[in-house]
Amino acid sequence: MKLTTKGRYAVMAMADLASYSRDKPVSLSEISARQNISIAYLEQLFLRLKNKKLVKSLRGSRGGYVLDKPAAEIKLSNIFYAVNEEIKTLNCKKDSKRGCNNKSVKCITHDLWDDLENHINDFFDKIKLADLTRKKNEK
Amino acid sequence: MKLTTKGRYAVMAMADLASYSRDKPVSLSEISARQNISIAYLEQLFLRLKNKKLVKSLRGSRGGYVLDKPAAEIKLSNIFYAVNEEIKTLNCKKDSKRGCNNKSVKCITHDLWDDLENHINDFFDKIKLADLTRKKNEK
DNA sequence: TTAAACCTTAGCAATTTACTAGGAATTGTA
DNA sequence: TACAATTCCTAGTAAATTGCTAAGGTTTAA
Repeated sequence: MKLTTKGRYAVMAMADLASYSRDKPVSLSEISARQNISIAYLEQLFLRLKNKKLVKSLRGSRGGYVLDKPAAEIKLSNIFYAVNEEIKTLNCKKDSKRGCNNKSVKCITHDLWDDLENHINDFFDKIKLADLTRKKNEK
Repeated sequence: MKLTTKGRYAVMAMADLASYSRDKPVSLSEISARQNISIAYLEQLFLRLKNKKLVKSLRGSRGGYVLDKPAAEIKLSNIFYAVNEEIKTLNCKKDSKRGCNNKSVKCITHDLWDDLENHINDFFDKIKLADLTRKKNEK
């Protein structure tokens, strides 16, 4: 069970954006340099973040990205969802009451995996982007 | 972020064992039939479960496996650890205070991933094998 | 006009996953 | 004693996923 770079980098990039775009847009090359993520890869992530209205882009020279809403209103779960970092603990359908493993009864541990999924999702729902930068500034 | 079959199947198989080995050892072919997991794959998992002393084997005809300790004393985290289902949220070293992403400073979100990892591990530490079978019998 | 940026799709190498194969060793039972 | 049922063990491998890179387009400030 491991986090993929998509989710990890997306959160890192958004945290970077939240820290550095106080007055001006931040370009991907800046984020790339600070976070050590290739520009091409960042482009892919920001495409999705923009589609989900988490960031706004400013094209052209001196362009870049800014947050599309206050950092306090962006949940980490929003970011994960945007870049398709899915939390999957089951191979059977999440809400199916039956039909796991091609059997007619729900698998023994079905509820367990559901619980775990909720547990992880709760974690990401509770934490806002603002919480990350605040934490950083406190140090 | 998803659970692999190793961890999922290992827990399912152990839950099956806990439910059905009251008086006699349970063979992998029985578990295979009930849980719909191939015998060859179960063999691999039980090799590790045995090495970590979570199950005991009885070889030969009519052989099989039994739990090596009461179901109430087996944590899910023990099972996960046995089959190498690792919870990994970082690519940098867990306890390193510096050095993420080839930089000299800790990455912004390092603590976040640590927290998530602990959050998930706590979940598996709290739940015992006995909790799963109890839940099942209540229904 | 030019350079710096974003935008978009395609593709691909490396790794990981989820198994399967094949055979050896052990032991209850007919 | 033969044999069938079982565990034990090591390799190998097809498919899927991951983590990128490539290439070229569009937009805009200076």
